[in-house]
Amino acid sequence: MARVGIREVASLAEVSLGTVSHYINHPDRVSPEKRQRIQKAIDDLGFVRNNAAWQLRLGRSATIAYIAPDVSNPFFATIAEGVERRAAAGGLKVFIANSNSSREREDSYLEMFEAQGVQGMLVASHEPVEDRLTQIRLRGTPSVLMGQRAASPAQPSVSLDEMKGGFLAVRHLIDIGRTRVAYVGGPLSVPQVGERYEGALAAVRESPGVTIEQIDAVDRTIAEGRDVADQIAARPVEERPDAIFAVNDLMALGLLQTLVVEHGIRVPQDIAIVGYDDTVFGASSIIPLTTVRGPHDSFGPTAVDLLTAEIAGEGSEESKHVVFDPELVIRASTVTPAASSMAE
Amino acid sequence: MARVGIREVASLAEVSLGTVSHYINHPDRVSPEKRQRIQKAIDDLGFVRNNAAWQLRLGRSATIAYIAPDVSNPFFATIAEGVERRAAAGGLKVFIANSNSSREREDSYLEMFEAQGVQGMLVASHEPVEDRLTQIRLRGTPSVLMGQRAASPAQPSVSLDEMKGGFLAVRHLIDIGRTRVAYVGGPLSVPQVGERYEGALAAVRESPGVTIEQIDAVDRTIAEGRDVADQIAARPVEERPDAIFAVNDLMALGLLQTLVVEHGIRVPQDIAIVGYDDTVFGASSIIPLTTVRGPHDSFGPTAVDLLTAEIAGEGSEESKHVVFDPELVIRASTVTPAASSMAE
DNA sequence: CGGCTTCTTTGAAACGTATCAAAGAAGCGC
DNA sequence: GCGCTTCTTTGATACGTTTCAAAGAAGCCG
Repeated sequence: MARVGIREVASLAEVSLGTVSHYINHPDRVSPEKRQRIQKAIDDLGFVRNNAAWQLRLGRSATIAYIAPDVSNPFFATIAEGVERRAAAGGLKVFIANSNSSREREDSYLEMFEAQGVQGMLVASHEPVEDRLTQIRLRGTPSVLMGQRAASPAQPSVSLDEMKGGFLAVRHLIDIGRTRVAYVGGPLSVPQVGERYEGALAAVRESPGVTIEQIDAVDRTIAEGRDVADQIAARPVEERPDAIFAVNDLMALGLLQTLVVEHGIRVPQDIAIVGYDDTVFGASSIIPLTTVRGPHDSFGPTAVDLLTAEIAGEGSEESKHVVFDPELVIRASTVTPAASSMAE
Repeated sequence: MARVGIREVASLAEVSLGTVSHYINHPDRVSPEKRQRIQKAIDDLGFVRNNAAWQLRLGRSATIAYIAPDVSNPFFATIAEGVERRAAAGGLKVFIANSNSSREREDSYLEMFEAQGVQGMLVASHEPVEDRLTQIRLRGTPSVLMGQRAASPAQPSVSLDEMKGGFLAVRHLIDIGRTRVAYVGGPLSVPQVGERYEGALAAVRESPGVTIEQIDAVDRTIAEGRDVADQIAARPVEERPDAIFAVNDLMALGLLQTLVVEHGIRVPQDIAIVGYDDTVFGASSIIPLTTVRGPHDSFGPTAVDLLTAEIAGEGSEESKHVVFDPELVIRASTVTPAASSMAE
């Protein structure tokens, strides 16, 4: 169980400690004969390089961190996948951490990764995290904010035009003739939630006679979507909305399931539903979900690129903020199949 | 940008380097006056403890690793959540890594976490990974194998009785009168896939007149489920199975979606479908999915408990292997709503 | 007041690695 | 054969922290 180090390897291979280190890092600079002896010693002893010492010596490790608010939301899982791929191509390892939308845990991970000496961090957050990122950046660890446009020009970010997304969603609902829209999601203080709402409001304002109400939420999960559905179903029919814009697909799915299965409400005839994120499960839900889609596949890789540029110190002022355009994906939860096939 | 260390803090606070360290680790052993001076210096300088050096000195860090084959499968994401919760309660941080079902990447992460000096690892894998875990364990890093029962008594594991799961699924299909079952999933060399198939076979053997075919798969994703659906729909009606047991919910959802929406096949009337894992999206799919459920909520925490016992060196031989019992959750993809309500 | 214990503070040593400067070996051309 | 260059090898040093042994300060009791 005694931890084996470079020193043991050296003595077994009968070479100096420095030679072993050279073999590991610049194999070409060591004679073929010793190369073999050393490799054998490494295998025999089961030597594994101690990362702590390695990092301490080098100052940094070839890893980056990705902090997601909720790994069980497929949206973030998909992004993680893209991050992984691009990072692997650049020889970087990725540590994923799940803050579970808890500010406390988010802080704790930020701190730990900084102390850990990662090269940089990708931070998707529902919190106003930018100030902390600035602190950390000034201390030498760069980061990319994901999902919110950073306020500071110095803080790189990758985001979606959320206002436009909200606008597209509600505009579509109005286009198909709905007039009583409910925006399901909260708290509005979460940047993404607030901006989507603003976009929704903009669409409503353009159209006289259309009203919007906001139904609050805390976690934005499937379960919460179900709760809201019960709440809506409990209202007298004439007080129910005829359209719902859910802040994300998870809530939309919960709503959909409960409205349709439990309460026999017809979607889209009685209530049309639009989600957000274009999660992979939206397409195969009870009633395929109309949703707002960002470029999932570009999100992760773009963030990694921004981060590596930042690490290399070559991030140019103009290119630090990437804002993607959302698009609307129309499915059966807002239009009946016949009309849907026209739309596609 | 110059990295600030304990030394700078000490000189700014006009105390010795050792005192600062004491303040950080045993605040009670330093006089109140200096305590204040040191804290101020830390704040002014924005000192963050260098984890590499810390770990190097201590030998180990208070972290564990969770390696999952596919984070975007909600099944693993849910487990990750449970792992996180239990670990946080024990003061442990969790690094999540995504091997993407690639043996190469799995190896690379195993190696990196070992070098990283984590206290232990939770490994969910579709590969025969046990030998490598044994190696790593002998070198001093314990682990818990998740999702497969370990062959060695010394290797802790948390798993589901997969054979029973397969049996339950197919038994149910037979009970509702189906005779031509297709098992969709592969490769059979993946332990979980093979065992579920064995269970399915056992159920078929009990029932004369019932046949089963296996339709192979590689990744077991939604997309692959869709492909298989196209393949099945392309057959003459009489050669189609009247029941499908999919190796996981992801494939089942892909199948469901494509069979129903694209090909107009009725589920469960024409083909009944059973999934596996009881993913949160199964309940809200096009047609709510009958599925085999393991105790999601216990899985992660149990694994963490096993691991901490192992770390503490107090794992008892008998308790190292936890095997959970699966149960069948019946929904609309195998029985019509009327019958379903009876079942619930 | 002297000796004892307890509380603070100190500086040095160690953790395992990469790298640097320097020494040694070997090969080459003249 | 000599001096030069190039290729290998070596051992010492530093990375930033914790901890240990020891010294100093302070308080207490007889």
